[in-house]
Amino acid sequence: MTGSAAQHLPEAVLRPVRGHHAFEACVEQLGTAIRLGVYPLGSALPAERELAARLHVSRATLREAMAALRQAGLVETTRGRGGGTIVTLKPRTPSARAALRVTDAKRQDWLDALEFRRVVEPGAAALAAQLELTDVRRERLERAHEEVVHAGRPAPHRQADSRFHLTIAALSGSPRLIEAVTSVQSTLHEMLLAIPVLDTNIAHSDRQHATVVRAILAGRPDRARKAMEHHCDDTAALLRGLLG
Amino acid sequence: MTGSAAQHLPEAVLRPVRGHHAFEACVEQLGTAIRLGVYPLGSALPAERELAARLHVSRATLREAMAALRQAGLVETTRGRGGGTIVTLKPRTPSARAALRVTDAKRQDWLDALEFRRVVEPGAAALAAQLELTDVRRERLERAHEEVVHAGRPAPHRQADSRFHLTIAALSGSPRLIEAVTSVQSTLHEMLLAIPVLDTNIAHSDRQHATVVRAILAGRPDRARKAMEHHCDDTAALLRGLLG
DNA sequence: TTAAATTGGTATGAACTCAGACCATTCGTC
DNA sequence: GACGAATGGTCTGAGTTCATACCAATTTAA
Repeated sequence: MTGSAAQHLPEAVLRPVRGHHAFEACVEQLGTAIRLGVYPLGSALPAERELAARLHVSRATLREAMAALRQAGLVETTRGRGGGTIVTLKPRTPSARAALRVTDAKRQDWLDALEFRRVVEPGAAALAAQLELTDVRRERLERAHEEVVHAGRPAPHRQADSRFHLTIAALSGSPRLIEAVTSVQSTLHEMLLAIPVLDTNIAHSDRQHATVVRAILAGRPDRARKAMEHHCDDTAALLRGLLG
Repeated sequence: MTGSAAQHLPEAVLRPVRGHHAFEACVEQLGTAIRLGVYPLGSALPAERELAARLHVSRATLREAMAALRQAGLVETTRGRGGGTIVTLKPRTPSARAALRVTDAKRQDWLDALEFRRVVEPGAAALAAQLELTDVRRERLERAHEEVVHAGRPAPHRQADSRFHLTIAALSGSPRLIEAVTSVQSTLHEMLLAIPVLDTNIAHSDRQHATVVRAILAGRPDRARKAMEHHCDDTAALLRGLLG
């Protein structure tokens, strides 16, 4: 052991090399995409061969994952030309009293997700605001925002909210940031399904979304970041309060 | 396809499910930890059984990875009680003219790492500054900083710099942030080995480190973040200039 | 000197994953 | 109606990974 060895670092740096088997990871990722509304109710997933290529797994493994999703009722599959797999999962309506059964480890992970979110989502907003956005991209942002505003019932609103945040991450153009926000939104989604939704919270959230959109479209990175920070802080305060 | 389907999101969200082959992932992670100086020259890695448990792989798989590291000259292994695996890799001295052979995909990944770094490392510094640090943790930070200042030659300095940034991430206490910074530092390390080092750059970098440390120890999150942002910006400007 | 403990080294069979080929079903087009 | 194209469904053999033993070498302590 040399003098420069830092005893505390190895423990912090080394982490499980991967959570599980490949097909479980596929279920996880596709399930997340469906629950977050990346693939909304009734939309079609890509063909198996294409999905397998995109996820870098064999078609056999992907099909195991599809079978699991099918059995869990998230998708349905039909054969033949024009067939394929479509989403049948109706977005869940947020409801309370699930928040009590969480283990301590999960609670820790949830709190960590809130910290991480407060770093990466404002960063993504700032990056998006800093870029010269094409008209197509500006429209994507406006459309995603409008979908949140016009989503009436809680369940579709929840999905539209996820899509809104993912859209901003996608606008940033950074693959690592997109992955980080996707991961965070997945955990956040889980948390938000476990608490009751209040109309005042939603209205407040929508106003903050509008501020973020204005700042991004105006090309004001600092303002976009601050606005997103406030949004994350307020959501986090709500969740921390209800989860302990 | 419902009206709310966002066509651009799936492409951005779906990503390869993992770098296949668990043993390659182990090689990657252990190799990174060794190169970054988390395990410095001469230090001992944990016993195989413990490492396997920590990385969530079987001992057989971990041993395949160890064999690869041994063959690559990074470590040496001895048997029996008191034996184990020690690091034998001398830190590489940064040198130019490797920067030309990078593929376009790798260049893109490198640029993305710089963007991502500019988000997560300032975030980690702010988080660390915001916490009530114990004396032990304050000392870890000061020690990591001193090791950078006192590291004379380029190669040890490079490792000490990595350890410094990883120490700040570890202080933040957020596992996701630690993972993000580790990943970013790994890519950054690769980049910095491909460019020539200038004494003025090092002196400038050291001054910025000192500013970050002061802000964290003073408990000033905004100041710590700004200082780290400047540091990331300056390093990024240097690297972008030399890499195109 | 001997025994216990700790470490790396080896072996085995089950489960998972892969790549590639081929089969079955359905739709569009000729 | 016949054919081609696109889709999901099935099969197979090789390679990987796993969990769980057990073996071998070395140090420490009784």
